[in-house]
Amino acid sequence: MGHHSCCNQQKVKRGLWSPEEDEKLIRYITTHGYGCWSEVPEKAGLQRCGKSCRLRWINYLRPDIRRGRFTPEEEKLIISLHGAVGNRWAHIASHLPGRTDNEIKNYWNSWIKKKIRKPTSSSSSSPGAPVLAPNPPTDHNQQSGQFTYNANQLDQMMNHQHNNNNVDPHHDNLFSSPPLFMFDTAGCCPVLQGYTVNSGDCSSNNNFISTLTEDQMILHQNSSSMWPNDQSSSSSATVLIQPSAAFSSTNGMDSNSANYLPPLIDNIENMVAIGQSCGENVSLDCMQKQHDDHQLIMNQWEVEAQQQCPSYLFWDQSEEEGQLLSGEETQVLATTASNNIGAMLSYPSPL
DNA sequence: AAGCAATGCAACCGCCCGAGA
DNA sequence: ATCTCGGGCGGTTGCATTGCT
Repeated sequence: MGHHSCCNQQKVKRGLWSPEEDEKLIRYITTHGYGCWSEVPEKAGLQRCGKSCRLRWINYLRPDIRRGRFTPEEEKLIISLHGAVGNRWAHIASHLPGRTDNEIKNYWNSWIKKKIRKPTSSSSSSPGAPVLAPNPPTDHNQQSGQFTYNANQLDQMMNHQHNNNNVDPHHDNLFSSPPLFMFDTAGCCPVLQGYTVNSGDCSSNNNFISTLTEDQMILHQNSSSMWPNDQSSSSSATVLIQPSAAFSSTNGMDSNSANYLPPLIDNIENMVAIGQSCGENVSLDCMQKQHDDHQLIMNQWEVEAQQQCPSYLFWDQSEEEGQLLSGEETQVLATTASNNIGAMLSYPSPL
C-alpha cells in the first residue's frame, strides 16, 4: 500500500494549492470533466497527484460547494445521521447538499469538543469539573473517532445507537421522543435542507418504518402521544423524505456520463417542495410558518423533556450556537432522537 | 504589543474495495 | 483465482488564524 502510483512521482507537489493551480484545475474540469483522476494532473498541467486533484476539487473547488456556518437544521441532521451511521462522513454529507464529508468531519470534531466542554461551568454536581474527560484511546474505542470518554459517555452512546441500526423497526418505542427529522402531519412543507417532504397515505395506523434506502426514508408516524403537546400528531401520516429535484439536478451535465459530477447546491432556497398541505404553491411564508411551528414544538418538547429527565443534558435548539442545558446529573444525551433515528434508519448496503 | 493557546480547516496518509486484466 | 490499479473514505496532521492573557 502507501502512495498510489500517481503519487510516487518525485515531481508531485504537496501542500497548499496556489490560485494558479486552482485555476488550472477548474479550467480543466469544467471543460473536460474528469474521467480518470490520475490523468487529470498531466492533462491539466499540474504537478500534483490525481488524488490531490480530486480532493481539491471535491472539497474546495466545486462550484456548488456550500460554505459558511452550518445551520441549526444542518446541525440536527448531522447529529441524527451520526447517531445512525457513526463516523461515515461521506454518507452524512450525501444528505447535506453542498457540504463535503471533510467539512462535516472537521465540523464535528471541533464542534463536539465545544459541546462536550460547554456544560462544565453549569454542572451542578461537580462544578468546574469536566463532564466528559477524554480517555486515552483504546482498541475498543479507537475506531469510533478521536474522542473517547468515560463510561456512559458520548462515544459509547453513539456506538450503542449505531448498534441499534438492526433494531426491529416495528419497535413500539420508535418515537418515544420527537425525531430530529421533524414533520408536520398536517402540513408538508420541507423541513430538512436538501430534502423535500411528501405527505403520503394518512390512513395507515401502523407504527413502523419501511422501505428505507440511502436517499429515501419513508416514515410512518403514529398518532399516539408521540409529542408532549401532541401538536403534530392528531393524525398519523406517512412522510417521504427524498432529495429534492434541485439536489438531483445534474448541473447541466449528463448524469449517465462518465464525467458526471455529483451535484450539490449552494442555494438551499431553490429547493422545491412537493407539498400538498400548503397548496401546490409552496410559498416562503408557508415554509417559514412551518419552520416556526417546528421550532415551537421542539422547544416545548425540550422544556417538558428536561423536566421529566433532569439527569440528561439537552441540546438547546433555540440558540444558534447551541447550548447544553444541564440537568442534575452529568450525563450527556447528544441527541434525544438519535436512538430513534438509529432504529429508524436501515441501509441496504452493509454499514 | 507580544507571546501563547485554542481553534478551524485544508490537505495528506493509509487503508479498503471494486473493476478489470 | 489472483493481481493491479484507481476511486473513495475515515483518520490524522500541520499550518493559519483568532482569542486570550
